[in-house]
Amino acid sequence: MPDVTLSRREAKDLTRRRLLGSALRILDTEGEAGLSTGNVCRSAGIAQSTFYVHFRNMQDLLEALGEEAARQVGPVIREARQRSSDEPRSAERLRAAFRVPLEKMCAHPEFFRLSVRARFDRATPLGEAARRRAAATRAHLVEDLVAAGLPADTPERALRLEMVADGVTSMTEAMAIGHLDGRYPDIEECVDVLVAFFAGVRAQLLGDQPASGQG
Amino acid sequence: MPDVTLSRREAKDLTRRRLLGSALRILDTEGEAGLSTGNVCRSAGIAQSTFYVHFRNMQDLLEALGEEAARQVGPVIREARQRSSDEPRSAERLRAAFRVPLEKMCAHPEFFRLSVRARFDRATPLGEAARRRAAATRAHLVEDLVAAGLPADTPERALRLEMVADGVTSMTEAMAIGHLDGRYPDIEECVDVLVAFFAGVRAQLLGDQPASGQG
DNA sequence: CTTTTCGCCGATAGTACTATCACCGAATAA
DNA sequence: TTATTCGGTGATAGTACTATCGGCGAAAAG
Repeated sequence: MPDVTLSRREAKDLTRRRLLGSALRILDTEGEAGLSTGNVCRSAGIAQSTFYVHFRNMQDLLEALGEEAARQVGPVIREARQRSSDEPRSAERLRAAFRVPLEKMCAHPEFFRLSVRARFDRATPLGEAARRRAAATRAHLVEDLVAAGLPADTPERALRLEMVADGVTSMTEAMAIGHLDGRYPDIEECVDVLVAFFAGVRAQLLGDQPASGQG
Repeated sequence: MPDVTLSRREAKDLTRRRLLGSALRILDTEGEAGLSTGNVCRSAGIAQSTFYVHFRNMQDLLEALGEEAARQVGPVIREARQRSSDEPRSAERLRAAFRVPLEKMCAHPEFFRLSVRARFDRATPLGEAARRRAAATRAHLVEDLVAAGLPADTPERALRLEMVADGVTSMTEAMAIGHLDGRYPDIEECVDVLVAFFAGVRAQLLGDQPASGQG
């Protein structure tokens, strides 16, 4: 059980959180350009060199930030999908399953853009980590699609489902970016389009397999 | 002997093309990390400082490279779509309309990744230019979708079509990345998924009436 | 022809940030 | 208590690249 006074471990953890928080705040306000070790540490009220007590470099911090974000929003998104699966006739729950990810992406625009960009970076550990997280996210979506009744009973269909999950994710990101850019001001219209795309491919996938009752 | 003397204009243009070519070759071989003014100029056989005779900076060169790529592949892609529109019953022509963009994206992987990343960069002129090109590409796709019979007769439907074009593009990019990453080795399967997604949303748009009900 | 223009060159100042080092002092262990 | 650990600090060397400058010589202009 933790003591009331700050142990070394607790104090260090607190400083680390301050650094992560400062980095996210700087992303939200100054953008990616403001992300220098000096700037982050100044914003956190500690010395620049202390940065290296907690992280190997800035990319290491960003990797940790991404992990934490995934740990926080991942379950929320999956729960929204679960609720839709629990009540397949509810249009609103289906919409929520698409709306929740959109809103999470839009919560920290610069961090979202940075995360997406990182995935296209083949050269750095940050890119590697971003792709690993994306793969995990995709796997979760595949699981949820299977739970929703989509077929993955053959290797071909499993891969197909993976591609569908990939497509759904990339389209959700595209809608989020369009919304953030001001091109799609109404987020409900973004949800409309996502639901329409998904309904189409869902019908295709279900029609693909032997009839197993009503759809 | 042939007159090898080039006019100033011709010589300068040749040097510029050499620089552009070297940059693309370096992207294909060494990747983005090799893209320094010195490296590009060495590869082109000219002095590093000469770089600035032709471009303001590296981003300026990349912007020019993007413009040239768009000028070259844009018409090819549009022609594939046109051929599909000309014969709407041909499944193969529809597939080609999705396959051609995929192949063009995969022709220069690193340049492709760089271009996509640039779009998510809010801070630099290169990002600005990349988004402008993406908007033009989207507008062309909207035109082609209208030519293929999709409705854009109201502002709402026009925006909806814009979102669909956005979604189709982002999904095509996702399939290209998946293919380049080795996750989707068979490009025909990528085409399958794109066609399936598109068929679904196409049916929705054609069957949809003014009041888009929730669901 | 003379003069001007300008594409190319070699050399280098500038740049702002990263990452390391030795050290301090409080928490912890003995 | 004494000894040890370790999170935090100030100072600074390192870094590799960018972008500019004056000069040269051939093309273009007059």
